[in-house]
Amino acid sequence: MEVCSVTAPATVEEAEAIQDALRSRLDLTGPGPRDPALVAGVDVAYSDDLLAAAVVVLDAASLDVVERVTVPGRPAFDYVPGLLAFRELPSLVEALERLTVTPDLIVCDGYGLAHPRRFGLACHLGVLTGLPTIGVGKTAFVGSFEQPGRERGAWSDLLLDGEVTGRVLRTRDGVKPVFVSVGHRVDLETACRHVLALTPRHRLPETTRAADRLSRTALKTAMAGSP
DNA sequence: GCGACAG
DNA sequence: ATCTTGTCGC
Repeated sequence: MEVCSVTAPATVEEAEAIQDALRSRLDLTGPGPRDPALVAGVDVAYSDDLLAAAVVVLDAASLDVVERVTVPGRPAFDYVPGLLAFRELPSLVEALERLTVTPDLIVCDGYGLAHPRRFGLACHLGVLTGLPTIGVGKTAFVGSFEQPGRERGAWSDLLLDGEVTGRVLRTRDGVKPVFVSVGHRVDLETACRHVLALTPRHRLPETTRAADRLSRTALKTAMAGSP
């Protein structure tokens, strides 16, 4: 599939300016895909100065793997909270370009609209691909919230400056919740429906789990190849 | 001013 | 993210 390339900033100020500029291209119109056929998970694994990006496309109904792509690389930007996209997206975009199918939804590791400048990784990838994206974070980043009820499906608002920017969603009974926020072309309600559909037996979406495993094994391969 | 801070 | 053993529970 076709994907716009990532503009590589040299400084934090430049990176923030890029986010502010791209934010105007965000489509926050819902509801987004109601019944996606293909859902993709993306993730990146690191080791010193090496990394491996991975994309896994699943059949949304069966959760079977349809396609997998990995790309070895080097981090192009240090990790700075709020600028994660500049570290992970260059390689992820390469991986997505090698996909022979086009997913109907991309599930990202991290945040989307729930971000200091309202433009997290999921928003950024959405604008570059033009595809619906959502962000699923494992830990708190920005925003305040109350603990949701203990049962799967329970949720609470993730508030930032008095605005609802996401949801703290319980995907398994009595298990630590995840942080869901919209990326591009999907509304929050629909995003949470998809996250629940992707978590029939684990806390994290099957897309995230599959991409995480793939990126780690690809990293080991990359380390063996260029030591 | 001092911490906190997606992955 | 990554460094790491055993252990409790479905």
